[in-house]
Amino acid sequence: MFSKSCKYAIRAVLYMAYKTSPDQRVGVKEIADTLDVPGPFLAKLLQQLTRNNLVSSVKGPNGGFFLSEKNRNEPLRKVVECIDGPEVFSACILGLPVCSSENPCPLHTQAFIYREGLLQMVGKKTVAEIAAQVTQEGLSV
Amino acid sequence: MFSKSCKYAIRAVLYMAYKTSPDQRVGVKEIADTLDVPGPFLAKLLQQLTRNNLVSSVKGPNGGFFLSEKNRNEPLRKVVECIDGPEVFSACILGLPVCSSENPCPLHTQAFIYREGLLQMVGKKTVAEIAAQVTQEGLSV
DNA sequence: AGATAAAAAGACTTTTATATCTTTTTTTAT
DNA sequence: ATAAAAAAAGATATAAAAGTCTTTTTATCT
Repeated sequence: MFSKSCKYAIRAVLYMAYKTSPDQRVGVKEIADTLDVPGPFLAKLLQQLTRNNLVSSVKGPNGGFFLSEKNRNEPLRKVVECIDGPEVFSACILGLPVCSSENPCPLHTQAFIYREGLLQMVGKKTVAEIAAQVTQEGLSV
Repeated sequence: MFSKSCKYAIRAVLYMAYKTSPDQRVGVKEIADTLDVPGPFLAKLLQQLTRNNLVSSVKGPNGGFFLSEKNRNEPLRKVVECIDGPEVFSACILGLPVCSSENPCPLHTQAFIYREGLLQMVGKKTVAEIAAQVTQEGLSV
């Protein structure tokens, strides 16, 4: 479903959502160590998210990454689409160039239902909301 | 969700399900041309499926690939798992090494619903049943 | 029996995704 | 002002997936 890049990005953003604020920033290394993902690779992803205003950063001593209030209120979907592109939720599960309700592939109906649920969730819930669930329910990232 | 290899394999098997029988065989080239997938690559996949008794073949003149009655009655799931491995339907959507109902990742519930729905379908329906749907309802492969 | 047509097998190439390393820029603290 | 610490940017490396090509085997037909 998601690329490794996307998985790392989602996890990093959720981690930042409950760990950071505009004056509580965190470095790549800490995130990478905590999530057990390759640091330099994660750095690239965070840069990309930063360029797209889904993550904030400040350079220099005591700098680091964090989520602004605006960042926290973005739907998680934006993070996913920033990394894996907007097609992740709509591309045909069999890779057919055209596949829709009108002209479906054999797995279209099931694939659609399944993905629609996911899409609803990440499209409606904000990063902050999902992160709150993580802390409240003790989920793993 | 599925690798390209897996997509090609599913499509090829469904195609064979309504195009072939033990004495109506089809060559790689025809399948590849029809489905618009790379021929030599598809050949490798068909070999793998053949080795795993999900597809049948005969060599030599007038030889080719086909589905035996036994092949037709396998659940499509077997094809998927033969190519992409048994983890496709259960691996954590965020790539966490442990993620289950007891210890879920933030997307676990939604991801579970999606994949479980798909799994039910490809696990219960046979290749022949899905192929029948393709011809009856004029679906695309 | 021999020729041929097809899959099987194996080696190889290309592309894409993942991962690392180095240099530059910017900010902060001294 | 300077030094240092951090992200940004760019270049490079490695691994995995996708795709191709060549040779071998085997079945079929004449």
